[in-house]
Amino acid sequence: MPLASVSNDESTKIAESDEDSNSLDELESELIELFTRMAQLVGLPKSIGQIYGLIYASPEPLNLDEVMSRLGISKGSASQGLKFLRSANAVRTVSVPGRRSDHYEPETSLRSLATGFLKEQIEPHLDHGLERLSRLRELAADPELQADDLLQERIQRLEKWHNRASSMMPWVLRFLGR
Amino acid sequence: MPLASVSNDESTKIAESDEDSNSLDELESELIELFTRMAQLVGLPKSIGQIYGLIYASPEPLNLDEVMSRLGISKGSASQGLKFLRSANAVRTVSVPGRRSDHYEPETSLRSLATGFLKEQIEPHLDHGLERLSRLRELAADPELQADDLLQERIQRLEKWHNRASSMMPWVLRFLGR
DNA sequence: CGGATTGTTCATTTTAGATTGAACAGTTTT
DNA sequence: AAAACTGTTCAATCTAAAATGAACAATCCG
Repeated sequence: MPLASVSNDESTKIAESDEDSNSLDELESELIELFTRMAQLVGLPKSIGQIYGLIYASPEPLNLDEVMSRLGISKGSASQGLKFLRSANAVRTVSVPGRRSDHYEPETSLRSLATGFLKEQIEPHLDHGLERLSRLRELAADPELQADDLLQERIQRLEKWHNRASSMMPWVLRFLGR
Repeated sequence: MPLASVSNDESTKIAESDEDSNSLDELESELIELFTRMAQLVGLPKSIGQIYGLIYASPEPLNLDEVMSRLGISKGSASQGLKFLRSANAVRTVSVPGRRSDHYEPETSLRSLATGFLKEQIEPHLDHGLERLSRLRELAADPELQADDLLQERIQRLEKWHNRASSMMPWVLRFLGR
């Protein structure tokens, strides 16, 4: 059972212990909200942003139970969220002496985060898009030339887009640096 | 009434006239699917991708009615989708002699598209994030130094992220070139 | 003016996908 | 081996956001 359930309309606030609503708590929930927004900006579920924010705000590594109860989310959500964050290398598993469960701390390098995100979310789509494009090329080039020149040109243009976008990715990562 | 209603499970196919399912139609629906995916990749509604795809695939400018009936979507959707595409400079209004309604043709420059997208979808969030960050800085810097050094450092790191991301935007646009 | 044409708006409905929670499997402890 | 602990999975539920369609301007044309 969560310490306090999250109200409906203020959904990104975190549960707080009954007293001592100090500025550390506030800082924590501020960070959680920030990351929640960032997650949604890039099309990720809110819960993933919340979880990462909580972990980012915590000086000590947290485990599944702590994530669940502090955010007031279900075990399933927490588990799936952590699974995703792990696979994207956004969090790291660390073992805490004397505690049995897995504990998590944040990956704080922007470059790693971006790499993980691109690898998990963008690259598959780019690859799929590439197949699509080759199919388009076939269709456009071949048959009784039903596609007029304008259309031909637009399809070529798509390929240029794809090349530009692909070749930009590594550069972006380098820019995000260190 | 649409020429043919779109079936549920094959939702991105377009309506076709009852015969002559030639490769032009196929090329068209291939383009529509491609753009539909691209739209969803960047978190935009499916209908917007469909509409842009249809317009991109059409050598002649299309009007609202044509968009509606060829995609089998409602007038509301079509109107709202076009409104968005217009505001993001992804389509251009052109007048077709002899036709009263507004007609649309695609903006095909990757750079314009990216600029429109960044301006509409990303920039507002970045701005909002900036406010958040300054609030965080306050919280972290000031009170009885409850935030330990690690947290301080993490917040500084966030600002670096923000700077990197902001300064990258114009470069990305330049890279997308022309 | 009155009827057609064109496009927008917005309350309702629908749908995609996020969240839940209970069942389950794997470990560890006693 | 049983009981406790830890984490995953997935069918069912819930919800946020998209699509619908009818009501409504606004403009045009006779």
